[in-house]
Amino acid sequence: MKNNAKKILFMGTPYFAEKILTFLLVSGYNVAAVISQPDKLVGRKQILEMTPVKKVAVEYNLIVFQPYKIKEDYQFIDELKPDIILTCAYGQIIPKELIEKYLCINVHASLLPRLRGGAPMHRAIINGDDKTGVTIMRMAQKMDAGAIIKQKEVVIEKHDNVATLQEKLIICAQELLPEVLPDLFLGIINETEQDESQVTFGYNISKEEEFISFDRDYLSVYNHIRGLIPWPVGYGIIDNVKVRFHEVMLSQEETAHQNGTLVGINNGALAIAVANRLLLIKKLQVEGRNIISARDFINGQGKSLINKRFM
RNA sequence: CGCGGGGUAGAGCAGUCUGGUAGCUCGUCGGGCUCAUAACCCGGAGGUCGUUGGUUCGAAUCCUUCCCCCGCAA
Repeated sequence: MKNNAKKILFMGTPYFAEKILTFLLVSGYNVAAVISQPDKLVGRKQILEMTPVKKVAVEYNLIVFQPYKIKEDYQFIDELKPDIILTCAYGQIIPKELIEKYLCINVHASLLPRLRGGAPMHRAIINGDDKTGVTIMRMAQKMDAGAIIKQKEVVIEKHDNVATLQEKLIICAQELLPEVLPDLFLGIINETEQDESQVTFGYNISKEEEFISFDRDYLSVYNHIRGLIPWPVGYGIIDNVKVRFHEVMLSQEETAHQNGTLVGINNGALAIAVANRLLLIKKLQVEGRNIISARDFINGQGKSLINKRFM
């Protein structure tokens, strides 16, 4: 059976979805149209920018729809007559009329029923999980609650951050899709309802959660920081200055300093005391300034902050 | 006209308020020392202080034009 026999309507928005769409296209699947979030004004200059998914769609001359509210504006989909609607981090709730009318399949970056929600990759790392994965599932009305068709695990290494984990999950999803799409095209659906007793959530990261408290156990702080890299990036406050942590490392070295104390430079990194051990920050950013290495920081304004504490 | 911070040697910063010889840490180059080091000592090079115009005897510093970078908010 050929990949292009059935019409796919793809719905997605960010980088992760972009990579899935690209995979479908280079694999020869028949993506009839793409739906993505509306373009947004981004940055200080408020430049109107296409979503990553839209950029690829435009590149391949695909039809793109960007309804502000898919919940109210979805009738046009009937004209497309898709055989399958494939969603991946679209960013809006799919109206139940579509779910009932079409075969709606979702790609989610967690091992459901764990980490339902918008930030499964961040949450997996922040939680300190040692594995996560990709789930391909039937869509249901409740968020990420549909029956599981197939899933695959990905190991989370101690040094992973959201960027490196995301790349693994993209590869994982790209391996998984060809294993399920042919059957779905034939109308064969082996699905298993989620075990509601095992459900956990991975909601989006709030502004408050970007603040890093050093008054916790060592690994919690480490996981929190790396779980926010490379976006949205956690911060601490020392001497009334906001400092964001762009790269973090573990260390075995012990210290008697209070939690949050900027002990000094260690192995070329900024050493901060956490639970009687040193946590190493390799790259950081003072608000209003560029991202710099720990050594540059200490060569400049940072040296006056040694022995002060992140509060 | 969303709010705010910044542009000073290759890097990171201080100096600007209160105008008067261009500084600090690091790197780099040369020399010395050490079993040894991301160590130490001595010496040197490297800046038209983002840009335009102005005020002044004198501007990194005060006023002004424009450019660029960053944080916040969306």
